[in-house]
Amino acid sequence: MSENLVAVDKAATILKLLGDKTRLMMVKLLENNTCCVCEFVEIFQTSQPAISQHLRKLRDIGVVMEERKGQWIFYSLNKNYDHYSLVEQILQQVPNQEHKLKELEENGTRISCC
Amino acid sequence: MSENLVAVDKAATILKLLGDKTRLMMVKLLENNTCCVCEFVEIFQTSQPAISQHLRKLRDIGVVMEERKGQWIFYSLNKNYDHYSLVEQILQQVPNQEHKLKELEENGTRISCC
DNA sequence: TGCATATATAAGCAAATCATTATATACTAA
DNA sequence: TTAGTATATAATGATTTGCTTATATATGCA
Repeated sequence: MSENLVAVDKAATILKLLGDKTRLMMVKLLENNTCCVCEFVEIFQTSQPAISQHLRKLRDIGVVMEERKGQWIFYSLNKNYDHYSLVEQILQQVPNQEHKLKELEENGTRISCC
Repeated sequence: MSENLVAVDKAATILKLLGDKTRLMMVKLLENNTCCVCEFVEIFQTSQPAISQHLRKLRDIGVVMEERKGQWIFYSLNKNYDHYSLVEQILQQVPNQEHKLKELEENGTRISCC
């Protein structure tokens, strides 16, 4: 079947991580976009530390990457992630969240530097 | 893309449920087999209530089904589950656990009634 | 240099999770 | 009916999780 079989432990860890609504939406948004922390704060209407903590978890296992640009740190999906295919398959079954970014643009709170 | 898009909340719930090593292995085993509670107890070397509680969670959201046969209750994957395709995609990326059943057979602890 | 902004980290707490032990229920067989 | 086996449920406790508030760090700009 697939050549990229993920050990059960590893798979369970990834699924648990994605098994949180906020993180799942984050990752779905990052599938087609690069977002900074403050955008997530705006989208999820939660505190900045809460967002940072979610991102750290995603970063720790390697699903997302960060890149600093000036004051901002932009996050993106790490498509070279060992188990990216698992993430990809899952995301294919989750509805697009682009409207969340649309709302930011209408607010004028979308960061579009660089 | 897929017609079976799962609402984000629902998807997160499913992923969280599968984000546990024991449950993920259970579901993987049930992909191609029907197993009873006592087999899982043997396989996972844990208490019977612990197994029952995992199975209840899986049953509550509809991923697995139960069927009583005499004293035993056999569990199987519910392939008519609303969001079976998500489960299926995930399982495709998880290695087969058939060796666990092989061990039971060698032990003589595999239930093969009916 | 000093202040503002963006982000990360630390500490603390409430809620959720997962195991355990004890008990109840359902079925089988004597 | 009684004893034994398989399973479910309840109650409890330790651990984990995800938030909050407070603070630290990094950058940009006056």
